[in-house]
Amino acid sequence: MPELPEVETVVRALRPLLTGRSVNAVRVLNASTVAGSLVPLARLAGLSIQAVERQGKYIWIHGSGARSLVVHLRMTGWLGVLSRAEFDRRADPYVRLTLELDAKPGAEPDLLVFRDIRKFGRVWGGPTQALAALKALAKLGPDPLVIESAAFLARLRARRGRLKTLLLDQTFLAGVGNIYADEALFRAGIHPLAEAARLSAPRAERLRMAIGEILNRSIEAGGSTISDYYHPDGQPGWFERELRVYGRGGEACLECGAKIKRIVLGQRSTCFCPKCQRK
DNA sequence: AGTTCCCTGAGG
DNA sequence: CCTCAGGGAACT
Repeated sequence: MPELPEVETVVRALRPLLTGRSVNAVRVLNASTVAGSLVPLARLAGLSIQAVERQGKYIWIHGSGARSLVVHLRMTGWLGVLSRAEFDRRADPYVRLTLELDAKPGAEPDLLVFRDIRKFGRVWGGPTQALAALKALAKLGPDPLVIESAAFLARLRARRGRLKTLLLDQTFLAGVGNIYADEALFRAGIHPLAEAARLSAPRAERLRMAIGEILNRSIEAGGSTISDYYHPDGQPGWFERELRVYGRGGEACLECGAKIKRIVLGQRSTCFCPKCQRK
């Protein structure tokens, strides 16, 4: 499931493939993939792609004329660039949207393909300003790779509730999901049910560092391929072999041998070591 | 702040 | 068959 490292990997792979290309046509194969109206999305035809960026787990494809495309992969979304011939050869039933790009000299047109088995993914198209003002995007918190100690501590102190729940809140930090929240808490030695606002300053700093380290290391490994995540070129990520608690409920802790506990928090499973992680 | 729902393939 | 996984929106 794509979280910040997986989305960052996708953005880095797509950037050189898309920047400078023009969009000739937009084809929607599954209407529910498009958030809101289809009209502004259709109007993306003709724009020239200027930049590909990440905001939290959202992918921004910035175009000319102050128009953009925003993509959220959610659980099973995949983005890639395929030649028309390769696209036809695959006859993939899970393709939900394509953007036809201008042909490179002497070659057939390429397609930016959005495939998504479970249809949880969403795309938004339209004026860049209007997209940035969308509630989900406007309320996104700071990037965990960029936030500094004082700001992180202040944000923690301003919130109530359990630490794990807070880490999953995209308005607190943008980009951390279930996998890296569990892993960062383990590496920081902090219990997922710890009260966020009561965390001491040193422990808060340890957590911030753990989040940054785990995310950066995963980016270097190309993210984690747990079930459906693959790079735009079809390669898997390699970070899942580094995971120490996620998905390991009932197994032995790799540090101390204690049995990893699995609890459910807001419909999401949480795994932690009851001995290594303290409230 | 907690619950429900969306969706489909995989595994029992 | 049934159940489970899960990000985030939309509820209560």
